[in-house]
Amino acid sequence: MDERKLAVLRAIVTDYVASHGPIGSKALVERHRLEVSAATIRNDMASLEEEGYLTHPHTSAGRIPTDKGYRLFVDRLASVKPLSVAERRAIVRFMEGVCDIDDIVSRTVRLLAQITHQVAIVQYPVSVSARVRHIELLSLGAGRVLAIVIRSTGAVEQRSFELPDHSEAELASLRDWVNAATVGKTVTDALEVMSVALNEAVSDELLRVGRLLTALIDMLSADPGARVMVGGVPNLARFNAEYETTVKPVLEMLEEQVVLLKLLGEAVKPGDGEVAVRIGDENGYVPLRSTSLVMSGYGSPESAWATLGVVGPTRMDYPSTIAAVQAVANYVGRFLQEG
Amino acid sequence: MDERKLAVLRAIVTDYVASHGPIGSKALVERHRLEVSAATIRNDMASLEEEGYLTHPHTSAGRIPTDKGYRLFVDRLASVKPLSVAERRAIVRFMEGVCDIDDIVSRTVRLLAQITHQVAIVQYPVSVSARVRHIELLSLGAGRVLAIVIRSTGAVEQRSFELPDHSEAELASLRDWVNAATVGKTVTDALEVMSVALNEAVSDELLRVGRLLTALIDMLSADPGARVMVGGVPNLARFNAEYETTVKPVLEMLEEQVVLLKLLGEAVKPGDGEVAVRIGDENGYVPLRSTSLVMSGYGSPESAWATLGVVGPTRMDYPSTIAAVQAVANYVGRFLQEG
DNA sequence: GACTGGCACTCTATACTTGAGAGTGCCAGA
DNA sequence: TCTGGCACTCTCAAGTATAGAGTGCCAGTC
Repeated sequence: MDERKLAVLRAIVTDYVASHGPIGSKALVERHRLEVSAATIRNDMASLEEEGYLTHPHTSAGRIPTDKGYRLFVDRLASVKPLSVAERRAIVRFMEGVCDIDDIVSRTVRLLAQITHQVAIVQYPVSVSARVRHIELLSLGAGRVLAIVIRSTGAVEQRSFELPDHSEAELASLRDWVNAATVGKTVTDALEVMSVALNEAVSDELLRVGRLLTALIDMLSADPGARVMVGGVPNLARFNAEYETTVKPVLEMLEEQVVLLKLLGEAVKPGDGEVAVRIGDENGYVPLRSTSLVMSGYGSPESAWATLGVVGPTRMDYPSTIAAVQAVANYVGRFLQEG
Repeated sequence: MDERKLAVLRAIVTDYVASHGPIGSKALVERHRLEVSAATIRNDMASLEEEGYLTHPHTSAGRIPTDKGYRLFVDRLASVKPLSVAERRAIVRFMEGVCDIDDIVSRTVRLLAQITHQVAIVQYPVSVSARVRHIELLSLGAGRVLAIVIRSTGAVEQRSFELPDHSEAELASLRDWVNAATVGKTVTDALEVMSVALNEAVSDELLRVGRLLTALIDMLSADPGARVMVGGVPNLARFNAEYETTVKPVLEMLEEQVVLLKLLGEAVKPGDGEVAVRIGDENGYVPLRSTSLVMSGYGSPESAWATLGVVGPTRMDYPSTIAAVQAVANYVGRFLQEG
């Protein structure tokens, strides 16, 4: 495609993101050094429109980019804008003195929201290679037992279940047996062992050991990556003018965590360090057709890995947002690996 | 105050909540069996306005209630509206098959949001009488140790800290010592014991045992009640017309959990089973001056106790909302006590 | 052949006007 | 103490006029 036409598209996207009003040919030649007349730009605009990169709200208005226009802009025209010194410093300072995984995720989400001024989403890191480190069983009294599973990643799960009339001794022997059977194994292998044990249990064992095994299987099957933390929701306030198309659908999507996880999962594959951008319709979820997602994986697939990103209206500042998401993903990823 | 004037105020609040338009004298006598003429109602309205219960958007518009008017309505005029059969059934069904405290809180918040059609807030239950049940120490390798504190309520906390060059044997002896010193004690007493031990530790012990004690003190000091879960945010979509006064401030308040906790804490005192209502300015937080909070404590102060509630615009359906908050608080409270 | 200036045309956004309607306040009378 | 009536006020919706921004196209120039 013509070099100048690309420059025109770039200029329109940039101006439109800043002003949120249709961009006319005259305003464009004034604000950018295009070295040709407005009439020439008009020809280029008409041609870009014919190819589907721009539209018209009505006959005599300026142009606005289409999703296809944004896509071309992101793929070929946007130079990733480096973060400011203040932003870099903010990233480093934000992680000082973290203690546990909850803390890391919640700080990351706040950081991302603050830098991008958008709604930020951070998935809890998962680890395919996580192993069972320890299983603890504690009597809660009244025939209830608390089971605690600790993974090698430091992730801790807990659940209580019924085990009528158990003694401390019985609990101790169960604890020893289950630890011997699972500790050091990967989560997948431990699940296998327990399923086999559950199938082999005879009927009168089922009531007692079966309850324990079922609870443990539930806990190990729970995917920590099914949890996400969300922040910066008040940033949606800026887009009140597009309430129906942006604010409302985003609020609903955030409440429906299933949709959210699906969007993250489809866009970013483990190990892929690139920033993924889904513009408007591309995300395949109709209510979000006028919003974009900018996402990236963070961490490493061997140890702990997950997805983080940002949601906002399609008319967002892609260069800055992409740079911010990339920087945060890199930094937090390195941080996770160092411990 | 005149019986009829109270009836007029009740009618105006009811109609205003339903229509969200100023209520005129003529419409009022038509919709309610007041048995007097519109002119008489006008006199009552003028008098109610003089006393501060109503206002005027402008000279020739109908009346709308003031915060003071809502307050009188809630205190003296609203008959708590019983829940529908469907709603009662929903409450019972919502709690089937819960397994842990996270699950209870998240179900409660969804339930409350669904019944009230407002934004729901549920604080994690705290227990003043919680005791230390068990403390577990696990080596994470590379000089790091994971400490896990289990309380008698079943609440589990975890944190990792540095303990360079530790052996399994050292960890085991630390574990035995710390369990012997704290298990069975209330959290307050355990904190006391550890602070004393920390003060008595000589300088070369500080590096090793001190790190452990500091981590444990941190974990025990952490108030589980400082966590809240929020749901039903998309319900704010209905109030888009009042974006600046309602939607935006509520979103910001929800993000600032500190403010949220303060509001909950000020309105509801442990053991108080009554539903507390804070209308407009009463909540003392300027941005929320046109929203109301309807809150209640749940659980029992002896075992586990916390606050739950609902935020919405001052023009909310108080009878239904109060009834719903009360019913959910009662049900979940009973549920908590049974196990 | 690519670019430019000029011009007629289109459409929006804004301000202004107008009339209907709803509601009030007040007064005189029951 | 209540009521019907009436003048007055203010909003809201619809209609109208106008300025301004922008386009599309064409004839002319380099």
